[in-house]
Amino acid sequence: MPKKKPALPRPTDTELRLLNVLWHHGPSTVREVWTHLGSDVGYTTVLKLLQIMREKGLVLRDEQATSHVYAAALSETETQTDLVGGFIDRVFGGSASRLVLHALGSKSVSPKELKAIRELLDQAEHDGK
Amino acid sequence: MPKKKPALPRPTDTELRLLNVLWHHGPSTVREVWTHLGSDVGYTTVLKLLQIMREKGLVLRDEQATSHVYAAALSETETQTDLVGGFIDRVFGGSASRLVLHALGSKSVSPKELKAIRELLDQAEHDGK
DNA sequence: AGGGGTAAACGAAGATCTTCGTAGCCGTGG
DNA sequence: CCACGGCTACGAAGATCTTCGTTTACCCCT
Repeated sequence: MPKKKPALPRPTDTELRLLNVLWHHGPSTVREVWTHLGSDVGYTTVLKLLQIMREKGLVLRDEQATSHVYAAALSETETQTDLVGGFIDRVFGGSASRLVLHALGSKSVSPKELKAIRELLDQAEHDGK
Repeated sequence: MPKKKPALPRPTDTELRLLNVLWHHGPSTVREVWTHLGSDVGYTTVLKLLQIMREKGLVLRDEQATSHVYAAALSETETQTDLVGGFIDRVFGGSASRLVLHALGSKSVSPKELKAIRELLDQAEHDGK
């Protein structure tokens, strides 16, 4: 069985924005992250956030180059799975289906998405379990 | 068209616990909420929390009786819809179907739930949009 | 009237988050 | 060789959250 992970702290909303940059652009320097973020935060703010996120284990950093390169510790998918799990527990008392109900209701879901979801269902059902 | 609401602040995890009590037990006094919460927080902590939540508009209070009675400002369903909407935006870039994918993966979903979800889909498709 | 019990209100402390100014380091161009 | 630009590190401020001790108000019973 898979070794149990130490379990990282849940990223804050702001941290999530930085992680999104790292996921979509790959390992990046502070300046790169800062640039992709638009100009609503200062450079040193981004630096500090990344330093703290590193202490928390949310990101890793390569110090080879003069400008350190940061990378997300967990993939976007892994993080999403973690977040969804906690969210279901906190907000829906553990019921995934109730979450889906609201997911379908809160945002208008395109027919295309409906189709995709339906396929997921077929898939899930087929896997048994 | 429906009047736009002022939009309440997103409740914190702790506030969500209190709201859950109010939703499941109906309007309650501080003592009642405190009791249902188990003994991991002090009475005055619960009181303070409810006072602040009131300032935020998350709960309403009836001051008729000596012991004030607090009630959730929004129903559980309304709150869940709000939270899911924001969650989809923050974590899944607005894609509801990606949320559903993870919802089906993060927790094991019973066949019963799968069936329920499928019905929701039919429903959603029927409503068009 | 006095005393006990329960409730709300207040205030403050400690934790975490987000923000950024400032200082120190280092390589490069002039 | 030294100033400059870009980088990391540090520290601190202000906001919000969570916690509770203490105080104040009210009511009822004797």
